Amino acid sequence: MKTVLVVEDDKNINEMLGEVLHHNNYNVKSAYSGTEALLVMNKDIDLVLLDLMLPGKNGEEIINELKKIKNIPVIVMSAITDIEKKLDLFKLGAEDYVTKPFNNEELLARIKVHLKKENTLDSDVIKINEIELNTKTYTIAVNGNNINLSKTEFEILKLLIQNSNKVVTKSIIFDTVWDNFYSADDNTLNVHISKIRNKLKKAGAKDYIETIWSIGYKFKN
Amino acid sequence: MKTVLVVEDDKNINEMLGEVLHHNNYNVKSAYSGTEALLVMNKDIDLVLLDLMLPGKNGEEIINELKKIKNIPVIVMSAITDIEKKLDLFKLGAEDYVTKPFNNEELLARIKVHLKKENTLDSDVIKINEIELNTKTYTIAVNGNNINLSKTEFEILKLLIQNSNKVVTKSIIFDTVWDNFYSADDNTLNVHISKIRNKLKKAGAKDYIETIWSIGYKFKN
DNA sequence: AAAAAGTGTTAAAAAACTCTTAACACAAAT
DNA sequence: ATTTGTGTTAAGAGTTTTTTAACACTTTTT
Repeated sequence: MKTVLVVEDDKNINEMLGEVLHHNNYNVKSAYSGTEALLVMNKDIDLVLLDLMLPGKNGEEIINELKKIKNIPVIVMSAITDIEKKLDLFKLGAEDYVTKPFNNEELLARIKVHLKKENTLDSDVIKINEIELNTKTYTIAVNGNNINLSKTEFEILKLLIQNSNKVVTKSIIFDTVWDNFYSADDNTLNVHISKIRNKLKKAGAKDYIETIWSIGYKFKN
Repeated sequence: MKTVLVVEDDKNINEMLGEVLHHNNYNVKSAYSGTEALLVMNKDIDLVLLDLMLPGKNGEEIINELKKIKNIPVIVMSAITDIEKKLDLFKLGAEDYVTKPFNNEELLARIKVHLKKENTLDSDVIKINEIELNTKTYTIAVNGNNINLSKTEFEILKLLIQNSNKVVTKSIIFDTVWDNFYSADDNTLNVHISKIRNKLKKAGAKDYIETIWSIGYKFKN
């Protein structure tokens, strides 16, 4: 479950947002000023909702310092429509900007978008086109139909998918999937890759796994 | 360099966007309908700017099918302000939504946000003019287009580029690229250099590799 | 200017690597 | 105790890369 920090000086709005987020399965932390936000900010927080009209420090400073502590998505909420101000915020690293008054559902949708990006590496479910991989349940579905991969096969595919579009060297695969002590043979990896390709193909997935000759493999998306 | 696909039926707007993007160092591809977008869509495209009022298929279908082809960020541009429609688009996987008329700078800022995530992890990049070499992913791009080098070719070029403007002796190349035990023939190196030069030339790069007679080679920048 | 030494390019042979299938040993499940 | 599934190895076919060899060309030396 992801944690959102709501930074908003208006108590009513802050609480309202907190409830909305809570009902949509987020952990919520609240701060009522920029300085408080900086104090509360820690590694557990995954995204910041930042109101601009804060007492004390101005929004620009806050973004700057928040980003220094942890580089996570910041969505700015403000009544300001001045385009120059907006652009400044983007330059400072804001990921999104919603103009007050905004629709809660839209805000939720935008939160989702910006959390999704972070997701790819450590979320439970990784979805790439027709393939959906659940790292918690060790299941893989192609077009919604579950297929069976052995544990080793699963680990290899997971590693490749987590590093989509990048070459994963054979040595990295060995180090990640096998115990460091006993490392398998090159040929062993070939066989596993072959089996993975077969199962994916049989289930109707495209051919994503590319061989990078003498280096490793790449999940091409 | 990233490639943006602009899908917009109004020729003027399409061209205008194309120019704006071009001036901001993006490669641009244009499509004037949803069906055309699906045809043009390929692996080189990194982000889609999608106008909603398209002839033929409606925007929802297009997003759906684009995402099936390749899961890249889609930013919807539309005059529609109906919140339900907006939400539908987010549900279909749109990453962002800008209401027409919009500010070009803001659009650029949003494009940057959504492209950023692809970049973050690929950090080991050496860039020299039009050549970009990524030592992590074992890829080389000339003017943004990937080219294929074999492992040996890659190692040689990497070594030369890492020592730009310095002479790299043949014996250093042999020691670095080949196992120390069995060292290849001079002629072998010639052939590899020749192949590297060819591939770079074909991709449109200048002739950087200089022969230092009887000593070795130099990547001149 | 001629000879010698070194380089560039191409095609073909050789080597290295990969893919697939099958077999076997072993572990887990029935 | 039997069945089912997994991981590894081996072997042959297939693919890609690397090297060799030949010849034309360039630079250096004599």
